[in-house]
Amino acid sequence: MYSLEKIKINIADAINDALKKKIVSAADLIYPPKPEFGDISLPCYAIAKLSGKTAVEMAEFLVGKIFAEEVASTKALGPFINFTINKTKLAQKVIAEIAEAKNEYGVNANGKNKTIMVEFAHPNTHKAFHIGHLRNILTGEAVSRILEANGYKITRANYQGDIGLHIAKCLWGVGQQEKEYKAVKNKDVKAKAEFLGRAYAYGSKNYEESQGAKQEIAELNKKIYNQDKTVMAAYRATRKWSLGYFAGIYKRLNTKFDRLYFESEVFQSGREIVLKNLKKGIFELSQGAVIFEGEKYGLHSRVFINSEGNPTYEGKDLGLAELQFNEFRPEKILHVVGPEQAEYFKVIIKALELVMPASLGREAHLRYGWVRLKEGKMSSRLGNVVLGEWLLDEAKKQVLEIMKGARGLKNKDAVADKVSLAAVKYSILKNGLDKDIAFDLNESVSFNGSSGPYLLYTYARIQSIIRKSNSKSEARNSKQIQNPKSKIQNLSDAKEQRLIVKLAMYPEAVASAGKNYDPSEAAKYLFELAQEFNNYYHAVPVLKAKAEIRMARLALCGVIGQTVKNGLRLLGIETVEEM
RNA sequence: GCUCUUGUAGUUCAGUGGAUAGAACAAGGGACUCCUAAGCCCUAGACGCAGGUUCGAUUCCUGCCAAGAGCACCA
Repeated sequence: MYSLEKIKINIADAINDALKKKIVSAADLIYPPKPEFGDISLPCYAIAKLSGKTAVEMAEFLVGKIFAEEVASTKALGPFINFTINKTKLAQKVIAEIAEAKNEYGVNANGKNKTIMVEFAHPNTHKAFHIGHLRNILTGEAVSRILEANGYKITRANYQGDIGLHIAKCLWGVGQQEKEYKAVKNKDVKAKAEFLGRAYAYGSKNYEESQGAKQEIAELNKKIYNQDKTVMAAYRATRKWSLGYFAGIYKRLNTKFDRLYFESEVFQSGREIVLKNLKKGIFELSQGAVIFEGEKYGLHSRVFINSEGNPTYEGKDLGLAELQFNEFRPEKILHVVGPEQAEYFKVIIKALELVMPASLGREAHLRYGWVRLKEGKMSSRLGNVVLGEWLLDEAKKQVLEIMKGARGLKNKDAVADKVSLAAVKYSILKNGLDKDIAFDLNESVSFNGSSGPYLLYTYARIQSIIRKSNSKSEARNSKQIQNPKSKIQNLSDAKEQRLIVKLAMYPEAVASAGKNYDPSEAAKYLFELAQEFNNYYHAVPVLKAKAEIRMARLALCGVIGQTVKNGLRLLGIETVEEM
């Protein structure tokens, strides 16, 4: 693959040749802040130090001695050496490469023969599905796609809490609202899910405020654990409602899971693992419960089996890990979970390491930040949540509003679906993983600036140009483009040269996003590429250019479109041809 | 109290041990007989505070301040 990364390696080699020592690596080369400075730079501070020269002296000393094939000019500017790449060659190779690789442009084999399990979504049944879950799913899916582009085999897993106190709270709430429960049975999944969310909030509230209710809920919880016949019918029915509702959301978001795990299926094995290792001394008895003494490892203690004899979330997680490793033998398991469980995961991973030494270094908590409301706190416990579906529906409404004036656009509804999904997905994924997202109900998703629709619009524009060129082959015939005599060398405008450099950076962006498990890196790259293209689009004519230039520019447009599409696919965003 | 995370323009976010800290939104101004105005161009505006390490710190370290989260039988 011909990328800027490769050129950096060659330049580093050339620098080392000039120094007659091997001290510079590709990682020491940076991209300069301004295009006028060149395409790749070497700050000379570090190597100057080794030789006793100042950085400025070093830059001047070295500048005439570096010879790299791809470099058109090398200039010293203060303590920097700036390299300008030969754009004619670069354009030729990059355009040919993308035209040839198409959907595969940017993928690498870093993770060849390795399986990573990405465990995400995990909404609990019987609880509301809010925008926090949405961020989780979008993140998990995007990370999965990015890792796939990095050559990993990905197993998408979803671990759902279908047993535990929250269920009892919900079912207690359901029991208090028999009438509504009966009525909702005949309604659609959405109404059912909403009813369960309300019942959960109601049960939760009473659990905290009323001793009587608290006791009843505890009793009910025991019955569920013991599969008591008096509660199982309601339990099974409502569980099914929840799962059905979730399935609809996964479909809408275009996510599929290879394996759905449930707490109910690891409940037994989790308990057994803890008890077995209690004998070995990894766990200890304390106040009637089985705990792991985290303090020994600089962490905190946690209960794995409660004094009722039931495994807690902790205990169940051990059973889950065993099952996951046995079923898929993943190199790594990434648990996409919110920041509130950061400390929890440290304890679990430590305990797991002792119980199952093979898990060492293979379990990781992939944490993402909160989605907060600007207007105040959000809690499914309190019932004041923004539902995931609300956001999707709202976004679509707004898109349809914007599209009202659109002239003869076919498939308006399908386009609105894609555009609104793109808006929601991008607005969430563009944020750094660790950052909280401050969510404004009034401006929930954006359609201007750094937004999903902006990227789709850019793509649609490119497709429109290609359509109007009346010759797709003109842009896409890779044989012609690869021909050294083709007119690619006519791309001499500074804006298009910058675009070519940007395109050559794409593989690096994919690799980096994969290494850091960070979709926002891909999002950022795409926005920058789109921005540069739009600037170019307004300044430089494509269809009205002279024939030989026109062909080269069409080829460029074609590969930009391809790259935008590839990048969006990593984020789980589909393109539209027109909007 | 202890631990973790986060403090960058009015707002929401990028970013880096090095060249003038980038965008978007909002504000103000501008361009079209031209490939989609969900677009483009211009203007104004920011590294919480205090020390330290360094030739150089917004970035690394320490302390403080602020916000959020976690700290035994919830998930």
